[in-house]
Order: sequence, then C-alpha cells, then structure tokens
Amino acid sequence: MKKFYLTTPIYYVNNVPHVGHAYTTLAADVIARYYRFKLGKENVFFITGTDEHGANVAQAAAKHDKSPKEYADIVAPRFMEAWKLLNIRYDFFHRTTDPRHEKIVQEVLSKIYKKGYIYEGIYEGWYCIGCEKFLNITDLVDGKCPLHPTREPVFQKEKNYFLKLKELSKIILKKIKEKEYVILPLKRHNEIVNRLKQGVDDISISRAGVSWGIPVPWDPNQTIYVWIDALLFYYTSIKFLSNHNRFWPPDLQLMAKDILWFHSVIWQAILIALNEKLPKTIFAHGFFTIDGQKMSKSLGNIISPEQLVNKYGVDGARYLLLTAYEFGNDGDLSLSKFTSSYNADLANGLGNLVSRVAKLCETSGFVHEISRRSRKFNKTLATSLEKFNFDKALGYIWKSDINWGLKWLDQEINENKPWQITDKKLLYLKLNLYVENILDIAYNLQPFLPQTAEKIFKQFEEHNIKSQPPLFPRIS
RNA sequence: GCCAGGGUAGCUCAGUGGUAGAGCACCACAUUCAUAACGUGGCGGCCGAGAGUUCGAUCCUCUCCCCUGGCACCA
Repeated sequence: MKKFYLTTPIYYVNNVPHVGHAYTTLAADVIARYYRFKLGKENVFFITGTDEHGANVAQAAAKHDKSPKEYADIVAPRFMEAWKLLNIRYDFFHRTTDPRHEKIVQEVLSKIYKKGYIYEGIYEGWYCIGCEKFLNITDLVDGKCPLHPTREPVFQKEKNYFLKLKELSKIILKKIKEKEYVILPLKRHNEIVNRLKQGVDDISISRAGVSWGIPVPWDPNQTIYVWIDALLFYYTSIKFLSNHNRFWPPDLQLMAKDILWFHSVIWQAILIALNEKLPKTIFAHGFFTIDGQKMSKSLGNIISPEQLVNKYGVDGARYLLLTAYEFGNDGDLSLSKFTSSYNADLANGLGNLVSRVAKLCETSGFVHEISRRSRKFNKTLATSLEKFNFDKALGYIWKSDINWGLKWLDQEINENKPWQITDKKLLYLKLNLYVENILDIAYNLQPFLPQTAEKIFKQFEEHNIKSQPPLFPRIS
C-alpha cells in the first residue's frame, strides 16, 4: 500500500506565527493535498505542531508572568488559527508537552542509552547568567554576551549526557552516499556531506540547568535537550496514534535551511541508534528578505499571515508566496511585486478568464451537460510538483500550451469570437470546450488554490452557468 | 580564509559553439464576452572585465572584479 508521510518542523512557541512559518507549512499543505488526490486521502499523513520545552520558552513565559505550560497553551492555538486562516489542512497538530510524547521520548532515550550510544561527560563553556545558557565562543562580543553585556560570562562545567555522534556520523555519511535518504536541494546535500567529511564531535543531549523539559529517565536532575525532544516528535506521533505505524518512515520532511543540520545529521543519528528506517527525503528551502531587507523585529518588517490574507485573500496569499521565487532558493518577498503579480496573474488572468466564460455561457443560454469523465493532473505540472517546484508547476497552468491553460483559452476565445457565432451547434461546441477547460484548470489548481478551485467547480458544474462576483478583485 | 553557486532586457529569470529568449513593467494597434480586463505588435541587452582555444564564444579554458550561500550544537 502506498503512503505518504510528511512533516513540517514544529515551531517554537516563544514567537507568534509569521510569514516564515507560513511559507514552510503552506508548501507542505500543497504537497499533502496533491498526494491525497494521488494516493487517496487515507494514505497521506501530514503533521505540524509546536515545540514547547526549553529555556527560551521558560524565559518568554516568565516575561508574561505565566508558567511555561500556560504560555504554550496560549501560543500554540495561534499557530492553529494561522493555518486555518491559510486553509492549511494538516492531519495532526502535535505539541511536545503532550504526555504521550514525553513518555515515548523517555523510552527512546533509555533504549539508546542501554545500547551504549549515550555516555556521561562534561560540558564546559561560557555560560551567560542572563540568558541562562551556554554561549558559543563565536557569539561573544568583546568576551561578553551580546544580549547581556553588563554581566560577565562564567566559565562553567556541568555534567551532561552525550550522544556518540562522531561514531554515528560515519554511518550517516555512508547512508547519504548510498542514497538511503536524500537531502534536497543538491546544494544542501553537498554542504552537509562536506561538513560530515570534516568530522563531527559528539553532542550533549541533556541540560542540568534547564528545568522546563523532559527529565532524563535515569537521571532526574537533567532534562533532555530541547532539540532532541523536538526531533523525536516526528516519531512519537506515529507511535502513540493508533494504526499509524504503517506511515513510518517520513517520505518528506520540509524545513528552512537553518535547521537542516539538526534534521539531516542529529535526527538521523538518533534513528540509526534506534535502528529505525530513515526519512526518504529531507528538503530545506531558503530564506527570504522582505523588500530586500532581512525580516527582523528591530526593523519592524515582520509580516503576519493575517496581513497577507487581509490584502490578497487566502488563495491570493497562497499564490503569491508559492510563486515569489523558486522553492529551495533564497529569495525576496517584494510587497509591490505582490500587488502587480496579483493583478496580472489572478485578477487579469485567472479571475478575468473565469468571468468572461461564465458571462458567455449565461448570455447565450448555454446548457452545460456535466461531464462524467475523470480529470487528471497535467503531467508536466505533476512532475514539477513532485520535485517541489511550485513556481514552475503553477506556470504550466498560466502559460500557453496546446489546448490547455489560461493563455491558450484567452487566445482561443479572442480568435473564435463566440459572441458573434450564430450557429447554435457550433456555439455549443465552443462553449463546452471552454467550460471543460476551465474545469480542467480548476482541477489542477486544487493543491495550490483549493478555495478558488472549489468556487470554480461550484460555478461551472451546473447546467445553467451564471456569472459571479470576481474571484480576485483588482487592487491598487 | 576554505568550499559551493551565481553575474543575460527597467525587474524576476530561462537558454545555446554559429543572426540573443520568456513573464512582468512600458508604448502603439486592434477589440468588447470579461475585473479600463483579453489579443497582436513594438521598445528595450558590447549575455560582469580581460586574455586564450576556435573559421566563429554569452556558452569551453585561464586570470581578475563583484554578489550570494555554507563552514559543528545557533530553539
């Protein structure tokens, strides 16, 4: 039985959702929707969720005068709302404070510990009391913490448990070379392989000073490092949900490039230690700038999903994010370009074409005989989509092709001038052709613009097709 | 510094050893079924710089300049 299991990262709850989170989750939604058509709804499992442990969450909660769990209970629903707003349909929303998750994480750690992949060691480094965490030497500015320059960092040692990443990384490298799992795009694959070849040290997977976390089962004075806890979420949900074992391993794990190292190396090391199958594909997309500037709190240019949806509508926002630049690369979200793309592609393109065909049908008294033929995804579109090239895939709907696509249909209508045709039989044939094309286009739009596709089906799968308000009103 | 990738029309990018392409923007024409939309045509580029190989290079080789990304625990 074919199946498709895909994941987004779980988002850290010390921030509310912004367009960066939305970008990854939207991409996953498009893929999930596509595979639901291809393999059947019941054979796709798409999870997202929130990461709720760790010192940073505890700190953010304290700022708001809440306990960490209370704080997470406020922020986690914000993510669910954002995904609802963007019409993202996940199958399961997973929170790392779920007791079922915590239990399995402990079991996994115990198992790996017993197998000898975890040992006790000393973690040492510069500890910032303000941040309550160890700092990287490279992070220090004039030997001080950039966030707390008035406090002297303390060189501190603590007992920690370490994962034998050095040993496991050799197996990882071998498995990457044997294509047991694939890192995409190729550029990222090369980067990871190069780093692995340079050699990797063992990593600390527990913390002594962080109380907000899952306790290390054999040493309650330590908590499990939040990253290990978070990575295991892809595994625990499969384990604690009934009848989900068949979905393992993940077919696709999507993320932004900043967390690729954790996913392509540390995560794989854990799975190898557990003797579990590895994910088939890990895909890291790039970062974007907003009008050429880095998105940051201090610049005040952080965009929320709501802002985009308010201005461009749900499917407008989805379209603009998916076509802003090639998925996988870094790019720019230019807000002025958004408006011009919206008007050119959605208002003047898709929306206008739907309007003109509907009006032609309405005024000519055309009676649509609803076709029972099953529709399919355009082959080139499907190929691009399966390679995660959303921009290109959507391009096949818009660009001119033989007997298909928006441009072709607009040209066809202009050439044949159906409003001048008096021969009823010929007029019927032409209008039927147009309507079938519109329905084909709607079918292919489904993974990307589900709401629009649905509206078109509703409007055109009728005997008497009526004109409707614009799908995408022009905006200035 | 090391390792990748890139520099092509105003913008975003595609492309090939032999008179340079698309979309958007802009201009003109045509047109009304349609959201002043659609269509047709046009404007617009010493294809980063220099040298080499070649009958011929944007495409191959070398040098240089510029840009971007990665470089170990960063949630």
